[in-house]
Amino acid sequence: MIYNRIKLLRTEKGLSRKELADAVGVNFQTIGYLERGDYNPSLELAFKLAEFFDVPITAAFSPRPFKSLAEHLAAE
Amino acid sequence: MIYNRIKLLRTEKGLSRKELADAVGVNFQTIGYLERGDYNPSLELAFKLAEFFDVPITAAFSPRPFKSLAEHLAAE
DNA sequence: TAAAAATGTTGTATATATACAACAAAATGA
DNA sequence: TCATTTTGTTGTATATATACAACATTTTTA
Repeated sequence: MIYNRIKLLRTEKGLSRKELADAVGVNFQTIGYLERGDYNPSLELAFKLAEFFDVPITAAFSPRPFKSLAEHLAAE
Repeated sequence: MIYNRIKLLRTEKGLSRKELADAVGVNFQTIGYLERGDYNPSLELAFKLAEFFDVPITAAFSPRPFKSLAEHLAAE
């Protein structure tokens, strides 16, 4: 299982699933599946998403759960 | 399409496909498919491979062709 | 509050990733 | 050189990722 921060990154940018989907060239429902954790993106889609948000791939995807934003901020 | 350096990383370590496959928990033929570029690994397998070789995922996989080892060394 | 947009759910269809088997060819090592 | 190991090839089977459609529910906005 792979954890991701797609929803967080997307909503922070004020984008709808459709807009994000168009930007990376997939169906808008595919974004929904990823956000809900129904399945993992392909490596190719993972790269496109990371590139779109301009973050390292490990910042968007991880085999281990991400710290919450709160934990992350507290740790500084 | 995603480029990878699996073969390079594996042979540098003196490992057979079978050994690498066992280490990351897939069939040895799957490693062959990846090395030949028949298909991309899942995101999960990509993470396992990068972790196994102890390199960032972008050092093992890239949406753009890697510089050859020679080019890479020359650039320093 | 009514209309529109976004999201969730269910279902079907297709493409791709992975497993596994059998066998041929090539490389390695005794 | 012979035996063993590794790699390549072909084929079949299964699981997962993605597309697409229809419709219900929730959220946003006029």
